[in-house]
Amino acid sequence: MLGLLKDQELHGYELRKRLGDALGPLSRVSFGSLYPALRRLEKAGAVEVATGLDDGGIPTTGSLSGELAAFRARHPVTRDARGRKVYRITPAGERLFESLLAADTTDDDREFHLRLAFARHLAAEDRLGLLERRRAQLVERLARARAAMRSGRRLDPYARSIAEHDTASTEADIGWIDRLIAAERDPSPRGDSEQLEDNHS
Amino acid sequence: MLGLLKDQELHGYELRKRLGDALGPLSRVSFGSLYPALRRLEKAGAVEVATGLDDGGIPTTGSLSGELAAFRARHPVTRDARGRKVYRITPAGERLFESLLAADTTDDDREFHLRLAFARHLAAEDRLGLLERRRAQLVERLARARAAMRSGRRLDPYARSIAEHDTASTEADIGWIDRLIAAERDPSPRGDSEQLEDNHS
DNA sequence: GTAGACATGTAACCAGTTACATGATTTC
DNA sequence: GAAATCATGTAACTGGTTACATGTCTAC
Repeated sequence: MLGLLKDQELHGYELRKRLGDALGPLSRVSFGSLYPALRRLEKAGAVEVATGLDDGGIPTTGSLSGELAAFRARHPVTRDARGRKVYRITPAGERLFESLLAADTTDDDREFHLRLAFARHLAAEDRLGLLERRRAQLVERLARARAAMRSGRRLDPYARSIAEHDTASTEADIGWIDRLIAAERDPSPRGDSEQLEDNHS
Repeated sequence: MLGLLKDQELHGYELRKRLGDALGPLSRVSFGSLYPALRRLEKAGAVEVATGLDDGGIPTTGSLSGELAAFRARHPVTRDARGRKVYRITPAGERLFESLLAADTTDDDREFHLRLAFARHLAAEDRLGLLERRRAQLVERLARARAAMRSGRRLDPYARSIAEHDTASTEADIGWIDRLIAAERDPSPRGDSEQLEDNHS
């Protein structure tokens, strides 16, 4: 959520949709977890509601009665024209985001993908650390998968097939990570900035 | 748990270790969820404690006092010699296991792997259904991954790399499922039963 | 004007983890 | 005999989902 708000202000509903895309549509967060989470972040000072009073100076058309204007001064509008609460990340939120992103916990697949998706916000060294940690993790997984294949000689066909597939896909993953690490160490061997241009393929 | 107990009687601690291997060491269940789960299964009649009185006829060496013998008759030993509670699946548990295994919910990656790991216990048609459902799911995922790559032309390099890798690995997964489906439709084109013999490679 | 998507929020429930408490067996 | 591992269990906390409640905007 912080990563998405870092790019632009968003309201909860929209945030949920983008979260679904980012984490894979497998797990889109429910409203019952989304709104409380926003609330917690707000209470923690990591996000704030974009009041609109802060950036636009126009205090409505002046047709308000004095009492209503006073009410609004005490309770600034927290909704946009369509009744949505638009959130924006605060400086404290940015710091929180960075520390969460750079934290080197031994993370699972989901967490790694999430971190990598926001890798552009990481310092080069942290990015490399993330990739190296991931690589080590995959190497270990590969060793286990191979051990399972060897030790479990008389596995049933399905368990055997799973072990084979695990081995192959972990190998592919390691290759991918290796390419990312190589690209990290030797920036732009064609690609990247070039691909941002509109030359096809 | 039911699937593991179907093959052999196990005590909780051992069950947890095997569970860790089966689900991937990423997520080994905690004791706080393991023991209550066993309890629930026992209460539901799906598993029972292997009393030892049922299969071994030897009621200890006879050195028990009458009172202790009477106590044991009322409260049959629920622990093995080393104080472990060994569980065994019941007929009701077998039925429950089969219905859980055959249930065609749209399951996530973890659930699919779990079902496939026990696919030998499924009827041929249910097994095929599981594979077909999985294939459809992966095809949909591939379509989305490709759409993401096309639409998000100016993705940052990391998001782009993730999308590419997702595409490639989903393609590989589909190929794997296709091979499994083919093997299912045309049993033993060399392999399977042969591999159960001890001829190497 | 009404059906369907958009939008926010709460309360009850559920399931899992962490931390704690306890004790037996094995190994050095 | 001390340490590590095996082994079972409970209680408090956590965090998420489901279901509910409510209301607005858009398109037909």
